[in-house]
Amino acid sequence: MPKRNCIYFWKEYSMEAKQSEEINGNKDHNKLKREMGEVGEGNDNLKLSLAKLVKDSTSDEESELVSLSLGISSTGQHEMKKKKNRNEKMRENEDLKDILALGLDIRFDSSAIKNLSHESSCDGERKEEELSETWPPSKVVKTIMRTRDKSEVSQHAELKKARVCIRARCDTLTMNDGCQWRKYGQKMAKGNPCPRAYYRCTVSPSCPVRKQVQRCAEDMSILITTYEGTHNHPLPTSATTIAYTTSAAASMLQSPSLSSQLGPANSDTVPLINSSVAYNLNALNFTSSSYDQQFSKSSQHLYFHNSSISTSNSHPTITLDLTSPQTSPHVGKFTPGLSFIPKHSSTNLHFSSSTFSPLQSSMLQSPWSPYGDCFNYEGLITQNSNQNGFLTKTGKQPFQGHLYQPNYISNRVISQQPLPDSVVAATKAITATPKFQSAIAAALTAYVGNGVRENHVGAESAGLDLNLGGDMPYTTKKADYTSNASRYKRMSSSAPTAPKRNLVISQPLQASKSSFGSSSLKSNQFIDQ
DNA sequence: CGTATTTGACCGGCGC
DNA sequence: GCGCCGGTCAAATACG
Repeated sequence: MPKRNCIYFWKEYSMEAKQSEEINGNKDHNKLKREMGEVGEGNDNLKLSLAKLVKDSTSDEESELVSLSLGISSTGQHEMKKKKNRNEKMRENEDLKDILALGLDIRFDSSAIKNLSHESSCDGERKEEELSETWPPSKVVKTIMRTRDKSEVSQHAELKKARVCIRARCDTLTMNDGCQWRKYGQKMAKGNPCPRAYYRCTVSPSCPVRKQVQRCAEDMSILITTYEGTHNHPLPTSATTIAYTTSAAASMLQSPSLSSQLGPANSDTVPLINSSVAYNLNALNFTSSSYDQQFSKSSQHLYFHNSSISTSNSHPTITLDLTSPQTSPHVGKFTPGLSFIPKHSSTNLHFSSSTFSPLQSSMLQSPWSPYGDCFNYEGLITQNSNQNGFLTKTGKQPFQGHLYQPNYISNRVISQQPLPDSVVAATKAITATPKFQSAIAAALTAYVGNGVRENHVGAESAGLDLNLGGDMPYTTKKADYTSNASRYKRMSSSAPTAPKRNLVISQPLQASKSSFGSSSLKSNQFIDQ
């Protein structure tokens, strides 16, 4: 907690210093400079601590290594996994940051995979990598695959890629995750009135990464994006951020040590900890994959009361719920009889929605941020609205709309909330998990490493720049923009056309809900075109 | 005309 | 074996 506060204070001091300077001239300049320096030193210490944490957590559990390898080529990954001695693995960990910067990938040591699949083996993994490398499968490859020994194929089928789902309130067709996608299919999924859209990464022609985008059946304002596969190419800066987040979450999913603490592997649902802690995991707010029945059929659910990690033998899946717990009916489903919910506790487990909110909010409200006060929720989104408060879409822009009222929480408020002993104990239990530490450390490292930059670019790259609802400069979905514009004209009858790149205030949840509710009968509005 | 999207057809896995 | 379902392909279509 002190470490986290250190980050916050660094930023707040920085901004306050700048603001004071503007208001009072250079009166307190030296003093503030000195204070900033002190906090900056603390931040450096934090970096060192995090580096040590990453190193320790993996070296202590060598046999359960979960490697978060982002964007490295499959071949390189495979060779890395062959390294057996401690020094080499520690060197891997030291290189983690460089690896993370390249893309999304989730790799496990074979011992970790065993917990997920009976058929896990190096051979099976290699087969999967081979498949990835040859994707997209041409008809020739397809034919070859089909004529292979059936046992070989079935073996491969049992070892499918881990998936990372992100649930977030989003009013556009897709989240802006920084990558470039091409839609290749759309299907109506059972149990969901909204169609599911299939995208593949087009940054590189051979990139095997795919994603599925679907509205949550229970709350159509929630967009569920499922990522699968490994980018085999460098990613844009804005895309690396989501890679950090999803990889950290995936590392928890694949963590045997965590699983062993949570309960028996095959139980359907395993109550984990005091429910209140779940809310402190916000950014790593793991929820059941109930949105997709295919995932829940043979799933294990290890949940933090209202949150859960869901895996299945075929597709280990983890869901990052970036939606507000207060407003998500999905989350409510997992909180029966919840009696105590510390919305803003001071644990350092706040991670996305809450953790990055004050961080980025404060950062982006700085005089150096061109986004100012508009960027005030989750640090993720800005949105446009006209003077009447209606959401307007502005086509291509770095940040686009979010549909619910920001619930900005200042860091000071958080810090002042007393914690019940149960929460402290539960928090301690979770944070004692090396893999959790590793995941948190990886994400924090990403933040600390980048987030102290003094411009909004740094903020974007460091703080979960999901740009929910925004299509990005990299995206090629020209039709999305145009269709979005027309869609919003339909959805909001009085919404005038806003000039592009405008930044606006937030849309109240009710407005968005009515909007989505009224359009729920025409589900294709959300994904179908 | 090139590129992206749409959409019906097709395929494989899985349960009965 | 059959049907359901998720996922993918590819021709047709839309768009700039």
